Amino acid sequence: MGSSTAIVLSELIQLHSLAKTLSDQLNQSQVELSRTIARDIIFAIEKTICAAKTCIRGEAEHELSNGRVQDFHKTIHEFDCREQKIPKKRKRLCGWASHVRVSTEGAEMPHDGHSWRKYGQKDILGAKYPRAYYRCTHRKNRGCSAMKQVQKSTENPSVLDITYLGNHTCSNPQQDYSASNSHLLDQHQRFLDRQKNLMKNLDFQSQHNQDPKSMESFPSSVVLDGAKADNEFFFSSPLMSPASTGSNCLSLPPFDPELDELISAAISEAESPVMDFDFMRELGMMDVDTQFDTSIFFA
DNA sequence: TCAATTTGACCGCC
DNA sequence: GGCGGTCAAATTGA
Repeated sequence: MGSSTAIVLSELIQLHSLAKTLSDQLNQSQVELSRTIARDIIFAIEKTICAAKTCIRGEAEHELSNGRVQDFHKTIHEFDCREQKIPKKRKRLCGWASHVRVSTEGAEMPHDGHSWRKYGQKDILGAKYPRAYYRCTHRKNRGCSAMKQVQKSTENPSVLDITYLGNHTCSNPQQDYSASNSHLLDQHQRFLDRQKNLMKNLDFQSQHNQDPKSMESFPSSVVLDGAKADNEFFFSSPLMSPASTGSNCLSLPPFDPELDELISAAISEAESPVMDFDFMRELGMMDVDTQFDTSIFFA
C-alpha cells in the first residue's frame, strides 16, 4: 500500500477519536451548535475513513505479491473491532459479506430488490430474537449463491440486522438499475448534490457562529437529537458508536418541494418501495455495516 | 398442485 | 460438548 494512504488513515482514526471525545464532553444545553458541528466532523471523518479503507484494501490486493498485506488487514481489522466491538471470535464467512442494519418501522421486512427463500431459523444464544436464514430463490435454476441472515435487534425490535453473504449471480432484473433506470441514477446524483449543499450551509453557519434564533430561519438543518423525523435519511458507518448515531441523520426539510419531488419520484418509479442495497453499495452510499432507515418508504 | 415456510435433526467448527 | 449453519420432511397457502 502507499504510505501516504496509511498516514491518512492513521490521522483520520486519531481525528475521529478526538472529535468523538469533544462531542461527548460538550454540554448539550449550552453549545448545541458546537455539538452539531462536532457530530458533523465525526460523520465526515468516518466517511473518509471508509473511503480510505476501500483504497487500502484495493492497494493491498494489488500488492499481494509483495507480502505486505497482512499488516494492513490486521490494522483495519483491529480498528473495525475496536469501533464496532465485534468479538474477534467470529465464524468464517464465505467470500463477500456485508452487514446492514435496517429500521423496519411497521414493515415486516423491507424489500431489497431480490427474491429470497427462507431455509432455516435458529435461536441464537444471547439474542432475544431468532436468526432467519435466506437463500436466493434462483439458487437452483441459476446457481445463485447469494444468502442473507436476518435477525431482529435485541435492543430495538424494529431494527433488523441483515448480513448478506455472497454475490448475486442471478442478474435479478429488479436490480438492473444501471441499464433500465439510468434516470434514477441521475436523480440520485442530484440528491447527493443537494446533500453537499446542506453540508456547505452548515459550514457557513459554524463559520459565522449563528445563534439559535437565526438557526430557526435556516431551511436546512441537521437533526440534533435521536428523535427521528418522518422524512429522514439515516446514515451510519461501521465506526459509529450508539451514542453518536443521531449525528448521521440528515433531515430533509418537509418544505423543500424539490427534494420531496426527487424522493417521491424515485420511489414511485421503482414501482414498489424498494431500495436495492447492492445498488446503494455500488453507488458508494453504503459501506459494510451500514444502518439505513427505510421508514420513509413505508410511511 | 406447487412453491414457500416451518421446524426438528443433523453436521462441522471451535 | 456447545453453538451456529444447513438439510429436509412436514405443513401451509395461493
